[in-house]
Amino acid sequence: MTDEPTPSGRAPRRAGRLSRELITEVTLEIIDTEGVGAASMRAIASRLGVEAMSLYKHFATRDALLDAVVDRIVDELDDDPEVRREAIDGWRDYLARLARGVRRYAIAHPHAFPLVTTRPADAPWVNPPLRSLPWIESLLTTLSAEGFDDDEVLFAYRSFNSFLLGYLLLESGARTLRDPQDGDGSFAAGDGTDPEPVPGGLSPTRTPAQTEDIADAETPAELLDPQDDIEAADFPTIHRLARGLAEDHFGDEFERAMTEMLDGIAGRLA
Amino acid sequence: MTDEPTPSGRAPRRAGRLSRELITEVTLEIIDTEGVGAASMRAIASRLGVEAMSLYKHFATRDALLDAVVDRIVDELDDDPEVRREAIDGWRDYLARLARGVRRYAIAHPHAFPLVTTRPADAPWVNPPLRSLPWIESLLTTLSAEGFDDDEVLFAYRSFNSFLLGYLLLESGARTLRDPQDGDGSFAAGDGTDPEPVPGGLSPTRTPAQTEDIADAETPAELLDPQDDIEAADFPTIHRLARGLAEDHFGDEFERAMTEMLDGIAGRLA
DNA sequence: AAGCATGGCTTACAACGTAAGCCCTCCGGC
DNA sequence: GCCGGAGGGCTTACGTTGTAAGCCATGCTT
Repeated sequence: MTDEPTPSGRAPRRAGRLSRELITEVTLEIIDTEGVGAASMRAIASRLGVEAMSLYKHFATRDALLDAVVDRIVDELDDDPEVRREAIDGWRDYLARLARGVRRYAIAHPHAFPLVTTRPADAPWVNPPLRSLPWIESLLTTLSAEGFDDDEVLFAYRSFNSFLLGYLLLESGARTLRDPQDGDGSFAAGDGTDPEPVPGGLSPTRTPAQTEDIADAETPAELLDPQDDIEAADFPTIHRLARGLAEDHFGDEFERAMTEMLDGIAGRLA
Repeated sequence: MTDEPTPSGRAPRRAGRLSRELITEVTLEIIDTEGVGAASMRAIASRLGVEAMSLYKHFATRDALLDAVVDRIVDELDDDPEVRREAIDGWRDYLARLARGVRRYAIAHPHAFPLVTTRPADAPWVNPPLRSLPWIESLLTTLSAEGFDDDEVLFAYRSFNSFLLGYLLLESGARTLRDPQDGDGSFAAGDGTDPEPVPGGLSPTRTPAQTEDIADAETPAELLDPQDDIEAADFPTIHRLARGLAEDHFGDEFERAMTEMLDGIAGRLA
């Protein structure tokens, strides 16, 4: 009865009483390291040294817990020192800082990010990847205060959302290639509290790989495939460009694409 | 012949023998009408007048089936008369037609689209929302043939993907506001064939904790959204712009944003 | 001290994905 | 014609999941 399986070798950490915050935190840890599928109520509870049903004293349902995890992630913006709540240096600076903040949490939690992007919203104006009423309000009022009229605000909001959503989903997807299990120990600091430096705009020269900016390595063409031949025969252009397709210039590209997005907004103001 | 309970009122349609295509088709139907969560092996089988285990003679696992559904959706491009496989009228026309084709299937299957965007890829160059080697090959070779050098091809491919991904996920998300959703079970038995009423109110669960101190029972006008006041007080700008935020100009905006994306690519060619 | 809310635990259940194996039907080779 | 094998369905069963219901100890309030 007291065998305490700790099935996968994880030591349960019971830190005093349970709380929504603790549960949310541990759930996020599991998702980060083993994927959302691994975050079952029993697994979460056992990690907390507790029975599954105890979680229901704090969350009505698993979905509610996952929603809390999403909120927890988005709230990393609150502690992000680079993000400003108002435009103290113009709207471009404000949006750029906000966008980089969003990117930071997307990259910090690549397994959880799809949750942020696909969870159904409560209202039509709660859109990923921001998803938090306070931040949406902040964005809208800030742009308003910067002289945008209502249409311009809406346009900017939509551009901002769709740019980040597409770019970051692609990027985080590239960091979670087909690997339901684990084994991937290459997670650099998954705890989410890492204040990684922001990618500066670096040289546009194509360096051989490793122009890395944040976390994670492992891009070079070391992945040899049994199906390489099939691919070479049927999809010659893919094959020819394979190296370039696998490379990630996500860091540089982000800054460039964001600039373009901001230009688009600026163009609309005229 | 057994009594055929048809538990939820759906008539099983047994059209001769089972086949991968038939199973895939029916699965997609279920996802379209009731969400991915409702597409359990048993539900799919029962819709086909068959036992769940029979499906495993055609698909190794449920995930494999879902992959097939994704392929099936993407393959709608093949039958799309507006989409061309080569650039017969310039690369802009080619990309625009392809993009509209993608949008068409995204909108046709809003419940399934998150699957397309989120499912982990087999290789780094298999990216949503295209996800099919033949079509990726088509895009790359076509641009190549149009005079793009390798870097330009890669840039265009990435722009194309991230634009479509972001825009369409936002759009399809707006069309699936809170109903049964992904991954897990607990499907509501009562919900049937009806085409998503979607009230458009705010969340009933965003309050901290399940305090029932608002003892209600006598609340008049239940039809009014109780959170409207909170929203107006705490998020005035959201409240002020609510109508505009809820509106969809997705149709027009898509064409405009796509033009901008294509301009971005064109600008890179100089 | 008495009461009661809070937050754990135990038990139980229906639904899930799927492993294993049975059996009937069809089909091609004698 | 017969026969053997394979393919495609069915049955049964197992382990895991989310969660409903209820029990009981703790500790705060009165």
